[in-house]
Amino acid sequence: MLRNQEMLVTAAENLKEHGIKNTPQRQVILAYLMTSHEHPSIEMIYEHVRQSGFSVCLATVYNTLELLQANKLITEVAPDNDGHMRYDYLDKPHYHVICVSCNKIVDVFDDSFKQLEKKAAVETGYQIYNSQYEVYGLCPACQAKQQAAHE
Amino acid sequence: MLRNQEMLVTAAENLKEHGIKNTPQRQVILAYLMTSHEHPSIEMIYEHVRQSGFSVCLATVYNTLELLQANKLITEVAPDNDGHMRYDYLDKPHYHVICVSCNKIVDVFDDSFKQLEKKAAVETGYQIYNSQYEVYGLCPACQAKQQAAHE
DNA sequence: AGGAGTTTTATAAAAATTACAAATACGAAA
DNA sequence: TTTCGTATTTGTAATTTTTATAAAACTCCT
Repeated sequence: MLRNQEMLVTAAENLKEHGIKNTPQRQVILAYLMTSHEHPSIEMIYEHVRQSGFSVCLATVYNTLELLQANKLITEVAPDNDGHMRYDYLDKPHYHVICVSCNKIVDVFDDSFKQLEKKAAVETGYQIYNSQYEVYGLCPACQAKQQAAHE
Repeated sequence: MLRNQEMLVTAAENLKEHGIKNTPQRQVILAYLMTSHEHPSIEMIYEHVRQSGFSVCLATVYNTLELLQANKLITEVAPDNDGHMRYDYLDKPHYHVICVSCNKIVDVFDDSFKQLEKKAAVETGYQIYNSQYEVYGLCPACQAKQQAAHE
């Protein structure tokens, strides 16, 4: 598991650059959001940290996510169809395509939706900070399942 | 309050068209989402119905919102900064500009973000149902407040 | 108006989130 | 290094939000 070690180091550097005190819990949580493209829920993050061999409690997961969000390292994506909010590392501008059946979330690295921010500012007088685009549909696997069911 | 009466009728027709059984609670909730542009939370909807002189319980609000959503009459917008999900009537395509300070939500009737759906389909193989765009920033009132505070 | 089938209500149960104080860990400074 | 002040984590408990349930009330079709 050298990869994991490396990611923990990268995450640690990331935290330091943002002036956030380093702790094992924060490292693991941030590394998880940076590498896995699962867009995990609170519960998934909690489980992941424990399975990585570190102690955590849910309060820490909540606190850490709030902290990382305040520092614009991560963002809420959207609640999945079980009502659980999902989280993502704030990498290059991208949007999310979300399966309404299995909740699989795919990144699309296309920043053209960002251009609408200017228009929004003009229309509303708001001072814009950022924006987010989500697309809902059926992933290929779930399309296939649906096909099979109809036969 | 003739306006309100009219809206209740319009909402009732809207329900009928979708084959949804009519009840006072459903009428008021839908009319509220159709006319107020507050993008209310569960709690706000609950209070509004009561203040309109009808009985409701929270379970009914939850049930009704789920039903209206399933029938694509309304949609979840996004959780506000208190963590409360906001709801909106599904009118013509538009996106939301959300104040991160006071949670005020403004509609912008510009459907250009919808054009990205095609690209998303090609990129991901998903069968797209719909999409949503949210912009976050500071509303004019909160900008002014911030100014005042800095003096 | 009558009656089958829904919906609402009230309440309880479950789940998710937040609060808090004690214990621990971090990292700056010596 | 070791020490020390401060920040963070932990383990509950308390709160809040959401869901489940069964009885009562209501809709709407005839």
